[in-house]
Amino acid sequence: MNKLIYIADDDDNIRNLLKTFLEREGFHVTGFPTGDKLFEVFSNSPADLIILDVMMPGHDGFFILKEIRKTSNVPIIMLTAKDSDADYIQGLDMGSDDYFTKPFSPVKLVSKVKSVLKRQEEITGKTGDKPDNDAVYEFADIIINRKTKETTMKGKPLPLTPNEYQLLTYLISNRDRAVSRAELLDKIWGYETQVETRVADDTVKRLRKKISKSDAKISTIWGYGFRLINRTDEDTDDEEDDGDIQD
Amino acid sequence: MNKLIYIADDDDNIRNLLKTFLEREGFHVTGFPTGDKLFEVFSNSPADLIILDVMMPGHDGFFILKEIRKTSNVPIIMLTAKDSDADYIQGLDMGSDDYFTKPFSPVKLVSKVKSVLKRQEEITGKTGDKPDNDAVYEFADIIINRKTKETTMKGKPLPLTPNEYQLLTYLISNRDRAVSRAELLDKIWGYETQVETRVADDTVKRLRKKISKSDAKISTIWGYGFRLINRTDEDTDDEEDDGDIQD
DNA sequence: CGAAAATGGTGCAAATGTGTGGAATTAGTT
DNA sequence: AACTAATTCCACACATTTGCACCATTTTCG
Repeated sequence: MNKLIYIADDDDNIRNLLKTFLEREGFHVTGFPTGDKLFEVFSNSPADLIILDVMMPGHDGFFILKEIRKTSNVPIIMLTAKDSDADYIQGLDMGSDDYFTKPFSPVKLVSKVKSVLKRQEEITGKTGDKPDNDAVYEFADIIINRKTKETTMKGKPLPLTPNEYQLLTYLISNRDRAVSRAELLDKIWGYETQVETRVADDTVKRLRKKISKSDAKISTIWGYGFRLINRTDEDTDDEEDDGDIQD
Repeated sequence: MNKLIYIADDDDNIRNLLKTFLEREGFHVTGFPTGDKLFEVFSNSPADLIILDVMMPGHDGFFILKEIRKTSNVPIIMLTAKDSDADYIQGLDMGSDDYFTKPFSPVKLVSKVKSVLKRQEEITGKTGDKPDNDAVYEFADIIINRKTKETTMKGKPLPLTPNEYQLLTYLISNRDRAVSRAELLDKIWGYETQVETRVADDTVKRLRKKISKSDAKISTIWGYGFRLINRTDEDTDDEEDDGDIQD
């Protein structure tokens, strides 16, 4: 196990201390003076575990935590100097995170790191390498990176607004079936009731425009909803070919 | 509808509250104090829908979710107490899942449960537990994919209007018996009373036209209704009207 | 056979659903 | 507060579906 660990702490001493201890256990460790710096690097090359000091120049540890959590479930260990912070952390603590109050024993931290990683491995080990959500959605010539929220069409960036992004993501993840308007309104807009609204159509409209040059196409199921189809494997109507429908 | 719902939450109050509300709506509800317990039971006797608290003793809700997803497509609703969880959930591939943030309105949850189940039923016509096998209806040379709403006849697409689609689906699923007009009006048009209308005939007429080249045929039961038959194995008693021989 | 009831076919008009452009509103920033 | 982007709303055009009236045809039954 050659796990990669990122540490963000503005105190060089602590950073190096942790680095030393963790490397002694066989981990790969990279340190950052600020959380922002860490986040920047993490966005492009993820680590297996992150250690965040709460108080840092720039955005504090909580902010970085939230940012990271938007796209990743990497285990995070928070370091805090104040009890009040500890209280706060406890209030927001979620399953895979932990925290340490300064001063702390490096040995204990190392063992915590080990146990967290072990647990993580248990979870992801069964499903394969990745958690249940693919980082990358792909359909025809469209690629969506769910971690970076980057979307590309034919290799070129495809700028999507939040709603469009969600819609496209939802359609792709349900590529095998037709999706009703009601469902879209529920899942994306959160409308429980049957409101007479056409926001879904609006977004579909705009999305269609943006992906008009793509092989992916949003087809309309009259009186029901929509479905994502691939132009390339779409049977043109007046063909004699006896395309057996399977699946 | 006597659907079975499993709930895992370590908080007795919430569990019982939900139980009460859901049972009031006619659901069958079984509660579990942990997700592990729920999973254990579910493995042997599946439910139609599952409600999972995220934070529980033992494995947390996410873990259970993943475990269940390895073998089942049952709809799952997650309950979360924290925004950070909500963020995480939104990042997940939420194909058939939903989530609620505590505190939540039981009424809303119930309506969510209903809409999820209804949707599930729309797609598969069965309990959501099974994979997509039952989503395909087949009769003679006609194939209906209930997930994609695609209909084909002899391998070629058969464009149907919503009413025609419903009618044909209903006839196919009741292929073994004759269906009365009143029943059709009730099930498809929602007419409770005996209205003097011939909409059913209209739709049958249009459907007949579209499937005229098919082996499937809608035969009229005089004075009663209709029934779907297969031309190829048409050898039952009621066929003298079709012969060339008279007198 | 012939009349009444039931069913089928045709055409049309009303109802419903969808696509489009742009205006109005809202949300997010500075 | 002002600016911008995003979203929603709106009005209209257009397409499809649906229900119905009207008449033809078939079936039942006396």
